Amino acid sequence: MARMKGEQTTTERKPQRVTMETVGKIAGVSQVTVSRALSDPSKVSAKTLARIQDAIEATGFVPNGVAGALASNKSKLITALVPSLTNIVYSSMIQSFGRRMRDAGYQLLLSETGLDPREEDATIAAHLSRRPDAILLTGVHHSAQARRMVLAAGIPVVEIWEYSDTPIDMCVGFRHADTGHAAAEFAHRKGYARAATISAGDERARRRKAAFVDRLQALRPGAVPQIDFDTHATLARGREGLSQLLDGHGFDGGVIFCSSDILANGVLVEAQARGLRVPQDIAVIGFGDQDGAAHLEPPLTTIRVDREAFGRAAADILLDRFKTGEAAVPKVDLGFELIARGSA
Amino acid sequence: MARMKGEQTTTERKPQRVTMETVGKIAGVSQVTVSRALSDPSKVSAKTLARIQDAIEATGFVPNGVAGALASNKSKLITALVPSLTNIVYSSMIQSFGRRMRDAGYQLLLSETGLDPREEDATIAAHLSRRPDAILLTGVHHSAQARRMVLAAGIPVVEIWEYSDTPIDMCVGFRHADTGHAAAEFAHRKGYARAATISAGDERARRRKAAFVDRLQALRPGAVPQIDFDTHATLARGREGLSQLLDGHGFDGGVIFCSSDILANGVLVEAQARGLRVPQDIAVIGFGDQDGAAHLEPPLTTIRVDREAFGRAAADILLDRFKTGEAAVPKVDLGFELIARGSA
DNA sequence: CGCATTGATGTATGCGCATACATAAGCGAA
DNA sequence: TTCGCTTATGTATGCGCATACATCAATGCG
Repeated sequence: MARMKGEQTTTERKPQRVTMETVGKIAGVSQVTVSRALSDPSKVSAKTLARIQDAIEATGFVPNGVAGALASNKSKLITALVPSLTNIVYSSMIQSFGRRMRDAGYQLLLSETGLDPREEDATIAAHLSRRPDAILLTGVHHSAQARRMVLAAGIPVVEIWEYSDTPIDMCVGFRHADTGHAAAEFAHRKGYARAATISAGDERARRRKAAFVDRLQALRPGAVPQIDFDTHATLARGREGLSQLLDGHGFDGGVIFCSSDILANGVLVEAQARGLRVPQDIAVIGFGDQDGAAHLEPPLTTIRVDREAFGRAAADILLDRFKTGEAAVPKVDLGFELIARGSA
Repeated sequence: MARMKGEQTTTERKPQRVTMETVGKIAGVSQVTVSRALSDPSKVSAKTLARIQDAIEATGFVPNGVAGALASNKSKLITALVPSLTNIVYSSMIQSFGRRMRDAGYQLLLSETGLDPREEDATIAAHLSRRPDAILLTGVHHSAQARRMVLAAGIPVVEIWEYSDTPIDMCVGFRHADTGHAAAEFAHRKGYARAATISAGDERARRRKAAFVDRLQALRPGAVPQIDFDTHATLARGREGLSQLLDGHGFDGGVIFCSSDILANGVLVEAQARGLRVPQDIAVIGFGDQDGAAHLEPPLTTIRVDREAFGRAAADILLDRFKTGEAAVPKVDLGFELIARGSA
């Protein structure tokens, strides 16, 4: 337990951060050698390597990634912007994306942008200030300012959850409007006389809905009452949506296209509470095929999107870009599937 | 020797990155004035400020936060480790935490640790290498190595989702064992003759369950069959759990304590599929009071925890620590509430 | 045996910014 | 007028690391 001589008996000590310099001093080598030992051990002799590792162990040294990033201009950081952390749609994409990126040595800086697209620009700027190696954006509708910023950053950009023929850089998604069309055609085939929609306050949900309405009205005449919330979807909103349709819009039965399974679930609950039969009185089409949708009473007819696959695909094209410097498959349309179950 | 600067050949070079130096040159000031203009505009004359802002606008300059963090030893970065991004329990805590921190100018580096506690250490090290201003950990059980690392980093540590009298630094949570006790006492008061448990593969779920079993057996004799999954909870697992209980464990009715509402939901579904009455044949107690729990058929009796409040409280004690240098309220027990509804 | 080659390590440098300190100019009171 | 104080700005420095380059010894080959 011998300590430095001449030390004051007081416990005052300076911060004395452990750096590669410190480690090197203990191991009897220079800072560079420590750096090499960590980044490419084969460049250091076995004997030296062992001493360095001992010193690291003894000091509990953790490399300063900030300094490393500044020096090398590589951060091993990916930043991602999602509308909501609690919405399973986004969190499951991020989960699979994050896992794959982590396995490749990257970390994820995550921010919520909420429903207001205008919030996005400031968040993008804040993210870019961290000098990430890439940025992941949700959706393909971004302000001119946002596009300019990410382009100027000169890093790969992946837009996820929505397909576009003209992405900023790369994209992985599906065509939201097509889901509305598919739902409308399904509803028409099934012969529902009346239709309505319930949507949460998100821009893509609105587009799915609009596509549903358009297509349906192209197939047959008739108004389509629409309930649009400007908040996130909850079960309570779904109940409320059906109530408004029934009580306020003169909707007396037919098919309802919901912008998410949660809303659809709420519709089911409200229908049951009112003694309405599903699908005879009220038919319901959801969106997302979330956990449990198949186990609702009746099982929910919905649009399935393989969210995990989106995350994986996004990670794959990104890693490929890192490796080759070229995007082999910059635009990926992973499609969707309408799952017909009991509710419609 | 020192003559590296001799080569000023053709000025045509790589895409010159925009730095404060660049901005300053355009605005006719030095780098430091640009820095001041951004961090404290009042220290710069109005005229100069305007020119700097014009230059920033013109160049699309985004400050390099990496360099700033290295120079100032402040990153405005908080790192957080959660078991799962898709579990609403964690994501809703992180959401409220992240929002409050963001309003205070901080960003969130998020990682999933999964169910295996051993994965945590490596992730913590990776996070600390980013030199965050604080670190948020889920739960209070961490390896000695993990404790050593975060302590050595010398930054505030908040443990969330679980209360401890001896946290690493600060904590915000509740006593998981107490929820098991409360459920057991509730079940006993209600007079259920038999009891069983279904748990997902997470350590805290196991402790809640163990506490339930212990307390129940202290109140009255009798075995308590236990189904333990080593995976995350899903509705399907809940169904499977009830099936196993019924078919494999000779459980022929009574109350079931589930480690999450999702599992409880699955039990409800399976019971319905089998024509079992709830709560007469099978009674169910969930955990979490998740969205929709009150709307299940029958409404779910469950344990409610205010997850958003945890996130907010964590942010508050952290921000307070930043401001004062002292933790005013380092240990916060936010408790829980047993909500008796129709399922038990 | 000479010289090129390889392996192991060190020295010098700067990434872009924040910070401490220095300087210059303007202004009012004694 | 002189001094001191304030305001506005500049200069110097280093955060901790990665990188280019330099050094030096050991080795190989003809």
